[in-house]
Amino acid sequence: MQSKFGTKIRELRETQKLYLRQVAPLLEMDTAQLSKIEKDTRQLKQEQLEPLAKILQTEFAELHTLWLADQVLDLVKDQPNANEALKSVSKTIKKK
Amino acid sequence: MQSKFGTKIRELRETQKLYLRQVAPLLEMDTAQLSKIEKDTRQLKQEQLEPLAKILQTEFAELHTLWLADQVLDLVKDQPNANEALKSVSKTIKKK
DNA sequence: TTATATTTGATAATATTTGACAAGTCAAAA
DNA sequence: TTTTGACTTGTCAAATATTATCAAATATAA
Repeated sequence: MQSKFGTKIRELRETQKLYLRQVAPLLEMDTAQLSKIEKDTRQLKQEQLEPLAKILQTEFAELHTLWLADQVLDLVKDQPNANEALKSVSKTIKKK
Repeated sequence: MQSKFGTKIRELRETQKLYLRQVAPLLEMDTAQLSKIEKDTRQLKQEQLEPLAKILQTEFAELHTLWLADQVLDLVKDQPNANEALKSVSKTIKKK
């Protein structure tokens, strides 16, 4: 399954009629990398999220949430007890 | 904060009056490593979970859940939007 | 002190991720 | 049907990150 993050940033880019070739250099990467990120075979680095949000003129928080969810999903998919583990983490986090 | 997983396996080991020196070789590691795992400066490999559950005579599922929760917590702690991301992942997972 | 258990730190060994580039596909225009 | 432009894919070396190993330090109890 395609990642939500990759799908989202591709949509944003296309909506704005930007080419990979235009966006990639702004993130200091080549088009191949950005393509892979959109197709979810590579991860965007966290520190590139903010620049990307600016380039795509969208909310950082939204992109960040999708990005983080992808990381977590990657970790827990195909794992038994995933739901229990997630629930436990939510509880732990709320305590702070 | 000490991880739940590390705390748990230490408790189990101590309850059974086992020394690191006794348990570590059963997992093909040295005591220093196991000590670090209990103190959470190093992660147990997933494939070592089942052997460890047997050694400590405890439920695999319980250990696995704690272990997985620790991995996820590591990823999302100190991240904004962590709760939203977790919620989203739970939803995604339930669909399968 | 001595003996035993655990912890810590340094660094070597491994594993993983990334960057860079070449070659590939695909669709549309000429 | 060739050319062009956009994107995709694979490879591989370099950069990073993680883990293993061992020695030394610390702790605890007798």
